Formats: sequence, C-alpha cells, structure tokens
Amino acid sequence: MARITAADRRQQLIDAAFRVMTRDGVAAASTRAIAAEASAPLASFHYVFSSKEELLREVTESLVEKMLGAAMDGLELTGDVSSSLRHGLHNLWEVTEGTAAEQQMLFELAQHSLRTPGLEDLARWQYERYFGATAQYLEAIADAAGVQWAPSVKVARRVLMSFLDGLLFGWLVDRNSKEAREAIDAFVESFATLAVPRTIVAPGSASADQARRAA
Amino acid sequence: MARITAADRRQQLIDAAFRVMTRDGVAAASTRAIAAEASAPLASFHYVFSSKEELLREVTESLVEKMLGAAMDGLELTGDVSSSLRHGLHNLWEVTEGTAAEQQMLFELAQHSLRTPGLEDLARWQYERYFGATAQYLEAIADAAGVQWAPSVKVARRVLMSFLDGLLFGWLVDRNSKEAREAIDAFVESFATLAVPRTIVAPGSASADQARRAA
DNA sequence: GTCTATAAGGAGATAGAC
DNA sequence: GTCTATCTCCTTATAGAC
Repeated sequence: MARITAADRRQQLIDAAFRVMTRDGVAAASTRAIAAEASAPLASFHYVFSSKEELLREVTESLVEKMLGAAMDGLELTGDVSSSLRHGLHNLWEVTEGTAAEQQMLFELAQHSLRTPGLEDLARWQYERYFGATAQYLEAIADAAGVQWAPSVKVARRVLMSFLDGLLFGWLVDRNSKEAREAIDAFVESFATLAVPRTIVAPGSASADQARRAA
Repeated sequence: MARITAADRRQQLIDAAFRVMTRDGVAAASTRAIAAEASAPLASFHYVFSSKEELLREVTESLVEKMLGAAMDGLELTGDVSSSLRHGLHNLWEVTEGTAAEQQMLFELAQHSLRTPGLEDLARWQYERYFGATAQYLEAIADAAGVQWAPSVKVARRVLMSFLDGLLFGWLVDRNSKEAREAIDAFVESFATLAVPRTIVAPGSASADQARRAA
C-alpha cells in the first residue's frame, strides 16, 4: 500500500485548510473540517502538526507572502508621483477584488490572532510586513520622481496603508466597486500633495538626522 | 420570592454580552458565558431571546448607535476646513483610543455578520450607518466653510471613512499611537485639498444635477 | 412562569490497536 | 508508521419538573 509521507500529508492539510478558510471562513476551519477536506483521517492532523496554532502560523505566513508578491507585481513606476500611484493602486485594486476570499481570510486571520493567547505576535508580524512593503513602494516612487515624502516615509506609508486597508474592509462589506475606484482616484490626487521636493541637508545636522530616521 | 421580569432579564443578558464581548471577544461570547456573566440560568437565555442571532442584532445596533453618538459629540466646526478636520479627527481619535475594546468588538461583529448566513445585512447596515454619519460630518464642514467636496461627498466620505477604519484596525494591531496621530495630521493636510470653491450653477443644467447627486 | 437537566452534536487532542 | 476509537470539554437549544 502506497503510504503518504509526513511532508506530503502536511502540505495536503495546509492546502485543505486554505480551501476551507477561503470558502467558509477561519472560524469554520476546525481540524475535523480540514482533515475531511483533505480526505485524511483526523488523527493525521496531530501527527504532522503539534497543534492547530502551528497550522495557522504556516497558513498565515504563506498567504501574506503570496499576496504581497501578487500586489507588488503590477506596480510600475513612471517619473510622475500621481500617475505612478494611480496606476499602481488601480492595479493593486484589480488584484484585490480578484482575490476577495483571500483578502477576507487575511482580515479574519489577523483578528483571530489578536484574540488568541500566544498568537498575538502573528498579527503584529502580518501588519509589519504590510507596512514594510508599503514603505518600500513609496520609497521607490519617491526615488523615481526625485522627491521625498512629508513629513516622513513612516507616516506617509501609514496614511496609504490605512486608506487601502479600510477601503478593502468597507468593500468586503458593501462590494461597491465603482465608489472604491473613484475613492482611489480622489485619494491619489490628495495624497500626492505629500510628495515634496527633496531638500539638500548638511550631513550631521538635525534635519539630516530626521531625513535618515524618516527613510 | 422577587422574580425578575422578562424585560429586565433581557437587558441583563444584553449588558452581560457586552461585557463578555469587550473582554474576551465576540467568538468567546457563548450563550453559556453570557448567562454566567449575568448570573442567570442558561435556559433564561432562550426564554427571552429566540436565538443567539437576535441578541447579536440588538447588541450590534445599540453599540453602533452609541459609538456614533460619542464620535459625533466632539466635532466642533470652525470656518476653516483644515482646522475643523484636524480638531474633529483628533477628538474622534481620543474617543477611539479610549474605547479600544468596543472598537475591536465592532470589527469582530462586522466580520462575524459577514460570515454568518442570515446576518449579512447587519454588517451592511453597520457600514451604511458609518458612511451616512461621515457624509453628514463632511457636509457640515463644507457648509461652515462655504466650500464643496470634489468629486462628490459620496466619494470624499469613502476616502475619509476608509482612512479612519484602516487607521483603527492597524492601531488595534500595533498600538502605535504616535504614528497614528501623525498620520491623521498628514491625512488632513492632503485630504483638505478635496475641498474646492463652490461653483454656482444654472438650475437644471448637467452640473446642477451633478451637484444635487453629490449632496 | 422559571429553571434543572438533558439532548444532540462539534471542538481539540491522544491512547493504543494494527 | 498510521489511523480507529475515544476522552474531555464545549456549543445551541429544549423538554419537562417544579
């Protein structure tokens, strides 16, 4: 009889968990439901995972990295801040609407992590990855256009990330795609005013320190 | 023996549900946990509520209205769009950080409603209330300053609501209050550029229609 | 009219048969 | 090395004793 290896079983269960969570939600993804989805006996779950928490960590980490990869893909740069942002965010929004189930799952995973003792760091890691990727994107735009972000990249990325995350959550509720797209255009127009000409600062000065911290 | 009336029992259970959900999360608020918190026998739950869904609707509706009332309270208007927004949003943020548990509970309620068959309309109602209140606020600012929102109040309120909702979710994860406040300042500065001079339009013209729709 | 006791089923985790 | 069968505890809901 062709037995399955532990590594293969592990991957089967991760894939099954992913399907159950996108289809029925994170709360519905019991070890039983996951094992059934994978056509695996229930005991095989605890044979390859020490606990459900271990599976949640793997699923979260791989989905976050996958979505960040997909999101960063369509972000082309032109010399102009406004048009870079506009094209980049509309591209991102296409990906987002096309992966609605995964997006909802990511929200649920973050919320679940926040409430589960021992899992709080996972939600924090997830959002640090988001914030890091957003900062990277804004830096790239600023470099291409020869500008800098006011008052700092740190603050600008929080403004952008907050808008996008909130836009997504609101859209998951009301699915108003038209208004979401119009909101992106209006946001880009106003947000671009935070891109200001680069100031040349003397090394070691207070504003040089500030510029370094901001980067 | 002084027996309790059904109406009193109902209110006791609602209050208890509120305490359990703010303390332990919506997912932890089982009928047992709620009844225990209210020091009531478990069966009294289904004596006054036909189902758990009925309780969730009551809890959600009363909390949304309560938070909207608290949020709208500190929103003073000056003649200037930027300073009105800045003071208003910082005031709102004070309330928000001071009611973190309730805010997290509202996210959880919305997410739970979205995933629960028969409860989807509750999440939609919740966000319609948010969007309605935000539009009202933006209208009041525009009236006080004698300006209008571009491209429309509908779109501007979605930009503002998205930013605030996303800022809140991000803060619930990383609790970075300093960055959140700085993000509000940066956002206000850029968002205020969507307030433009009012155009006087001939009644019945295409742009008059547009202005009416926008209102 | 109120609540004890129980039904009916789902959860995570594991002992021990094979 | 794999999985059947079970343990313990949890859930919503209700029958029926008082």
